[in-house]
Amino acid sequence: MPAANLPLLASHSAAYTTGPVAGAEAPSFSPLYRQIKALLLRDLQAGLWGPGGSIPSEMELATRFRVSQGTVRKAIDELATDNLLVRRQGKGTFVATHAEERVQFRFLRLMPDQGAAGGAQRRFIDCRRLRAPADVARVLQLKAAEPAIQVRRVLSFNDAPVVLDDIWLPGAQFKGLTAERLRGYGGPMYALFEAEFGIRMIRAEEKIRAVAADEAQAGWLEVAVGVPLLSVERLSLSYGDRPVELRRGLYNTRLHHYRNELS
Amino acid sequence: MPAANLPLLASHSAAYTTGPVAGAEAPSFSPLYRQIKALLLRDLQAGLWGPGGSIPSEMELATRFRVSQGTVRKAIDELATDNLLVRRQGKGTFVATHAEERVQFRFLRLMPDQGAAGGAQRRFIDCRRLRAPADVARVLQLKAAEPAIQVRRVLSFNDAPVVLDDIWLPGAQFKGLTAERLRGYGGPMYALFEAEFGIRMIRAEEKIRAVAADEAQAGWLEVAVGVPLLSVERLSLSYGDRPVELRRGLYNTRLHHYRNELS
DNA sequence: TAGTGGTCTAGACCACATC
DNA sequence: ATGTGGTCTAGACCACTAA
Repeated sequence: MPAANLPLLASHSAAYTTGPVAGAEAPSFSPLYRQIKALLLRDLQAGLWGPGGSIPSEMELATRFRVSQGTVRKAIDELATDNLLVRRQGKGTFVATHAEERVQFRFLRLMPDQGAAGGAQRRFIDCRRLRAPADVARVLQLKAAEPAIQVRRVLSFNDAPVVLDDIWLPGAQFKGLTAERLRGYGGPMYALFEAEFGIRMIRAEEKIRAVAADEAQAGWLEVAVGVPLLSVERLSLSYGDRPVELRRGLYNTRLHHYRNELS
Repeated sequence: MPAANLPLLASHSAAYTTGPVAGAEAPSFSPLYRQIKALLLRDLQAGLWGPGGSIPSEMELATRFRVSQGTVRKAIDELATDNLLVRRQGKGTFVATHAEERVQFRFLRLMPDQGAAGGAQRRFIDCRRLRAPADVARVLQLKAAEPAIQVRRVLSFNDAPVVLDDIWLPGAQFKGLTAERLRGYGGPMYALFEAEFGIRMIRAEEKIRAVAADEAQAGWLEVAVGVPLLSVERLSLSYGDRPVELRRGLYNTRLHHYRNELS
């Protein structure tokens, strides 16, 4: 049961908090399309339509919310800009998914210095359930005794190891994740998380540094100890900025680079 | 004389290239608002309104182009999304500028690990006019004998050097740029370029790697030789993707990190 | 009070996909 | 032929700014 014919705001002009109200006065005014966006977001977060599923047509939503098509349209426009929905002319509007080619380039920024970006070979080192170190627990907002899952893997290009990933996940939300399931899945990890655990990454923050390879790292990446590596610490967030993954990657940038676009 | 009452396309429906045309069929269809966007872009590029200046009101543009306000609005919306225009309710629409606080954070991604981002102290090492190395000339698309300008500088935070920049500019477009003018200018470099040379950076591509400090670099950044540094190679582009700056930065990431947001 | 951008509507028509 | 998203219009009214 979706968020149908709810009151929204009794009359449209009631949406306007005319003048400063005593106390809270943060967004002094919330246009209709933003309220509708929030309603859609709620249903989206609740998994009402599933990854890749289609949401109701603009006309149907307009009828349901008792607004014009243009207003619904503007709400959907923003959700599409936020990469939560994907519009397809003639077909409908769909819940965005990490299985699409397009999305993968958004999250995998490593590019070969020469040639096109080819697919990586994944090799999982281990997948363990354990108590997270304090810093990881804090960032992932783990409850006191909540276990974490640690996944370690190596990504190779042309049989040369380039990325060493150390991934931490909140155990409560990834019950039953094993190295076998990771190995058995062909596509990107985020697509698996989405399909198997109903958890969708919608944005991430990365902190990048240059570090020297220690002995263990050097071994996995087949470089000498002390070689400069790119350290990429990524915190992935789901709906409502809920943290769901901490990923610490070490990139060998001898033949690759991290590509970023400023605009 | 702006791009006034031009034909656009004789009738509106003429905008629709109905059916595949023999030969070129790239964007088989160009909506009105995109054509208007292109016209505004042309005037913007020509410097018709100057950095920070205000463009005509939506109503005036609608009259001029003989379309409805909504259509002009959509064109401006996209230009605002592209960070070329800034809308200010009640005041007008303005040409975006690098002097704004907001914009600076888009291009300066270095953040202290702890505390808020403070202002940097700039120290210019030199500013020379010389023949660019082949790789620089190629990337900047310099004409055969066109000279380049090399600017080197150090950015410090709390009196500790953190960034060593090696900046290359096409000499033909930056006549009269000297170390003195750079030193004498308080704000960000891009704001100076905009105000003094009429050159506006609108986007940039960065390639990031981890490298070891050589002797000279170590000296400027006050670190030991061999310390891992973040190498950030930025190519800045102006209108029409014309390259106008190649910046090679080395960041000491002991107390700072490069922050990136994936969304 | 006037002018600007911001929201919302109702309706028309086009492009695209599917049946 | 139908239904979907995409474009465009004309007009109304609201919020914000500045004179």
